[in-house]
Amino acid sequence: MAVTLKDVATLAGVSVKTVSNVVNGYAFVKPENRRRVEEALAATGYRPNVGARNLRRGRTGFLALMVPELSIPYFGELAGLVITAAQRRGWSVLIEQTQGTRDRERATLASLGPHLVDGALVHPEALESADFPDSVGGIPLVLLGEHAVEVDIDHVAIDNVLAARTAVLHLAGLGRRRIAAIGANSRRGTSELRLAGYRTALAEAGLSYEDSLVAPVEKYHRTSGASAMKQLLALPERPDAVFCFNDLLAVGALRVAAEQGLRVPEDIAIAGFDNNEEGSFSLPSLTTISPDKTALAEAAVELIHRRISGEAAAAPQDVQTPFSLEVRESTTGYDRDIVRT
Amino acid sequence: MAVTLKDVATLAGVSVKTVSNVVNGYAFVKPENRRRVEEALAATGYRPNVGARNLRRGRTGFLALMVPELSIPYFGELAGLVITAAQRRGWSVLIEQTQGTRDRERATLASLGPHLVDGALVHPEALESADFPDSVGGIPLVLLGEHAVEVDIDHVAIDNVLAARTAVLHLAGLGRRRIAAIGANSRRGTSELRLAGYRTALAEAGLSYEDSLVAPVEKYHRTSGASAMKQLLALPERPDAVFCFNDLLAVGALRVAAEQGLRVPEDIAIAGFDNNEEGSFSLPSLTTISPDKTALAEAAVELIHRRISGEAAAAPQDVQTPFSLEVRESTTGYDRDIVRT
DNA sequence: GGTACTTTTTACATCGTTGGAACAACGTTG
DNA sequence: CAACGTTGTTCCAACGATGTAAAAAGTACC
Repeated sequence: MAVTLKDVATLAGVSVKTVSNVVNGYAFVKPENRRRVEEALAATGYRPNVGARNLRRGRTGFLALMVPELSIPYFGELAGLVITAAQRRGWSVLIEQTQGTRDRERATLASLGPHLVDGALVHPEALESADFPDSVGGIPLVLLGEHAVEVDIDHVAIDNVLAARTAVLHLAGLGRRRIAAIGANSRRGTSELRLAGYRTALAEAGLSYEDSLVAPVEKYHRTSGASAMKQLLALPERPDAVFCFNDLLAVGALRVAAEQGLRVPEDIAIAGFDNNEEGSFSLPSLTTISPDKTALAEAAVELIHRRISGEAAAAPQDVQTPFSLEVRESTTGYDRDIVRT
Repeated sequence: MAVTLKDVATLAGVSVKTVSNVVNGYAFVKPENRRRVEEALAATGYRPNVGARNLRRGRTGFLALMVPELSIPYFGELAGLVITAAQRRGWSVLIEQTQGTRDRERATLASLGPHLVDGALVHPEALESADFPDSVGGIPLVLLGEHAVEVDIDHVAIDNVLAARTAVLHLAGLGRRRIAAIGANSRRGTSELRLAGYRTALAEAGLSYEDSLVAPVEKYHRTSGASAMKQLLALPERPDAVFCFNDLLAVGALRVAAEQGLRVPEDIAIAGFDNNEEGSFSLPSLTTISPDKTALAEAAVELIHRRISGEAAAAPQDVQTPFSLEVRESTTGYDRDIVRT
């Protein structure tokens, strides 16, 4: 069925290796033979057997990307960008979903052998430092998206503390005094960093920290945001602003605010994190931290590329990609006169 | 670095083939040897080289999934489900993004060789029948999500005509008389089918079809929905309902309705298609057609599995997966009293 | 002990590709 | 024209696994 080098060689009347040389752009091939081989290649429609080639070369040509779930917009988008970035460098990407559970994250890490992929981009959610074996099957790793895991591994992320601080200072700058947070989570990682940024900002703005204003969530999903918001709105003294640790939580919060007849941002301002496109169409549109996801994907692929080809420095890199604050209606109100009667 | 069968064999003091036999569950291995091999396997942490195994077996172990973009919620979710379904059957999934352009779809199809993947799940957007080569590199294909491409290939989808008809009849049943549609598109495929369902429903409801009420779009994105909605609202006689060919379009439409001070659904009802989670949190929440995506992913993977293992019937299958109408606030109004002042 | 049979293990070839070395052809040069 | 370097081609082994077939070991029976 499939055409092999041998078939092409027979057709062109040369040896297999000569065909291989042509395919791989080796310089010293007689023009006459090159022409014959190229004709035979075209005639047969030859395509190299990637598996065999990689077996011989000792590479697999695959990168793994470990994320919680593709159905979360942030990860869907990120995965798309990673695939594109990897493709440009000749890699294919295998996506592993962990549902954000520690067990599955650990199992996935363990399953990544040097045979399956050349390297892995890992976006952990619940993993702890201890879960990282000395080296995961001997393949290079790059961590994405947080830094609370204290391991000597390459890492790419935005400055989560600074970003959270920026968002909260924005709320404080608008005169909000009871600023709540949604997204605390007992697991290490993102949550901790954003919480730290939140606290720093409160302190800088001269506001005091209150435990009751920090609503914990199980997952970073819309429903969790909704439950957390209900909890906050039930407080004796209601918050006048909420910083949500991602946009999905914020969307849940927006919905609950509306259900309870609160005006956003007049009664309560809401800010998110991630800049999902969803947030620029919500009512009101969502003020959010916008990480440069393209830069993130690029940096991650570039980093693992360098590791794999052995060019990388010995010391683990720590790359920070840029972010910006996207100010929209959920904190500063409507530009035009949107009638809401 | 990597442990091979040979290493294990040396350690256990048996031949390579015996280790292979143990690994593959061959029955006739002396208990004593089996034990020794298993110990050696555990001690070395052996993991088979998938590439080598597949080279020998003539399989690659990979499926391709071709979609427009992962950043579109529907495809992110679908990809996640396909990956899960494929994993259960021992396949890994390679995702190819085409941005929905015919050129890239064609190029991607052409690049799928039997060496790279065992089969492909293809969700075309712009492809036409003529673009399908007799057989794509000799590997089985399964088409996802539409049926306008008239090719003799396995196919899984919901009944798009019926689904669209259901949604529009729902709107008509609420007494709406000027029902518009957003999502017409010169390319074949989904658009045509949903448009057909729309027209059928209008006829059944005794409403006449008007060209001006059908707004074309470039892409099925939120911004396109917004532009189309602006166009519809600028008509001399405004529609009192809009059926959007997917939820993203509907979200764009919702936003524009609000910007122009229209109440949904009182002034204009809006329905979507896909049941993205986003739509159950929007304000108002979105009435939509909910395809059973899990069933779709399962059916597709099952179908290609059967094709690849040669069990499938000669004739191309045509599998219809179920859908339902999810009625929410954007057509029937708010349950509770959401204050919108 | 020999024969026939079954169970267990091994050697070898093979999948499609490429690296390396050997080899062949060629033109240059002394 | 012999020796040489350059260019071009081929042969062989190897990547890691498994199918095939043959060899080896074990068992049963006469």
